[in-house]
Amino acid sequence: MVEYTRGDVIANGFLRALPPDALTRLRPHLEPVELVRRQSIYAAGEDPAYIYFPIRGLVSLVKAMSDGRVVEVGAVGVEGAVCLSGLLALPETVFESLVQLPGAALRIKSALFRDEAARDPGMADVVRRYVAVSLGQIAQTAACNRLHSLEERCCRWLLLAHDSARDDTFQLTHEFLALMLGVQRPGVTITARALQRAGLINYQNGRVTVADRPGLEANACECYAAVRHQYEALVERR
Amino acid sequence: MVEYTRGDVIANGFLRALPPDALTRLRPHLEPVELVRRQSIYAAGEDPAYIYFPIRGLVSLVKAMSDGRVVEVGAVGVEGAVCLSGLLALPETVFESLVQLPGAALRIKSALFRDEAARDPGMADVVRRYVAVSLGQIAQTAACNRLHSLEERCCRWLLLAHDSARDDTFQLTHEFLALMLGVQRPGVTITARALQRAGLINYQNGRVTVADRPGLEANACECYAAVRHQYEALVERR
DNA sequence: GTGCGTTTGTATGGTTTCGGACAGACAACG
DNA sequence: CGTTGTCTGTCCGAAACCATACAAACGCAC
Repeated sequence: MVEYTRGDVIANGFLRALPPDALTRLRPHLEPVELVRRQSIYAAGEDPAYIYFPIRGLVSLVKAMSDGRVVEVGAVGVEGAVCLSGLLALPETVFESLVQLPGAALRIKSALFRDEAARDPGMADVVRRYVAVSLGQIAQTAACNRLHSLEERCCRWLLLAHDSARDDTFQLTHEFLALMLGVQRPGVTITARALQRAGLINYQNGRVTVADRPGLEANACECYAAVRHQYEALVERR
Repeated sequence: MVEYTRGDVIANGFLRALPPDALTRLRPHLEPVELVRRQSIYAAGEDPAYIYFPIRGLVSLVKAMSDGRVVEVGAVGVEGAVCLSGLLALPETVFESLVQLPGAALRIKSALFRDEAARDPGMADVVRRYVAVSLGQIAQTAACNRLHSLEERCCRWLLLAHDSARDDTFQLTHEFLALMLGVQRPGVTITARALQRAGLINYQNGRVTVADRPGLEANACECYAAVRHQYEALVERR
């Protein structure tokens, strides 16, 4: 059985941001599921059947190119909801979604969620705010991909992962991180070694341990903090 | 007086996609305005007062970094609407918006639009679809910024501009294009010269002329077509 | 037509990342 | 204990792009 609360507080930021009575109505329909590493939650162009609310683990939003290369354009952790198309009641998804760090989530049928949101303006408002934050996050990533160095982006990613792993150690190969960051694998290896020498992380065979979080924050680009602040401003404070 | 129809057809794709009766209700509130080159339509974090529907000209969505550098994360032409935050009835914008190619637009007070959208589910549906396409566009840009060469991105941008300029010639300096693409200016100069030598464009002192559109399409990355198809699938066909 | 601001063309050395390759290290399994 | 597959460390030449600088061309205003 998946434990989906921490104490009395539900362990997902999106659900926590909903009006209390909306959450009460949704609760019976929330189904706990496991997030399996590298599982594809949905592909691009699909009809979104479920909306997922991670309570542990990280899900990447990735855009795939026709030559097969993929790049991460955003990530959803324990603060968010997976499947913007589902939230927006759309007939098809606009990108793909992949589990990066294993964990667990609550999920609900998109149609059910949509009907509740249509009836409850407070709930629809949270949806719109969350969509806006996601827009901001993806836009930030677009700019970040152009302007910031591999090391900065690497630190940003590790911070994001650390937030949602609920653990200082998590599984993550250079290969996969390189794929997400849209660079060659050796580039990640060199960067990871530099971070390790600086005492920020500890890497060994597909497992990374965050050793010095403030150090990572200092080496990450501003994008990590920018997205977090936007989330706090638009979703948390209501 | 700005001419905002072409024949009987309103010259903006977003407005055209609205249910006919919704458009009829909005029409008295649509105010024609000029789009002045390099004008900032809104800054990040502002309360969005108006929503703009370009009928000629191109508006860039840009993300500004704390060091002052800016990068384009998306663009809105005659098919779209400027100010996603306004469409989503949010209290603040998540990025900035800049006029790239001068032209004209219709605008409406965000509050008015919001009230109409709240009453008309068909209209709200178009809004949601458009927001999804914008998400897709920004995500595509994020991936494009990482994977594609300057030349490919340059061609993509010129195609986008050509679509909304309603003219084969438009004003655009290397300097500004470099800013949008997030590269150094000399890089754009070299690329532009290459495209000119190949007979695709004609550049002279701040004015570019598209000479061979199919040629540009062949040299652009897949991102131009990908975004266009998504727009057609989600917004045009209803 | 002269002057001045803007725009373009070009040069150069340095850095980052690419793209591909290969050997060593680790761990899981029989 | 050895095999096998995965993961990491490293190397290399090539390409793209950075950062900066400066000169030439253009066009508008006087």
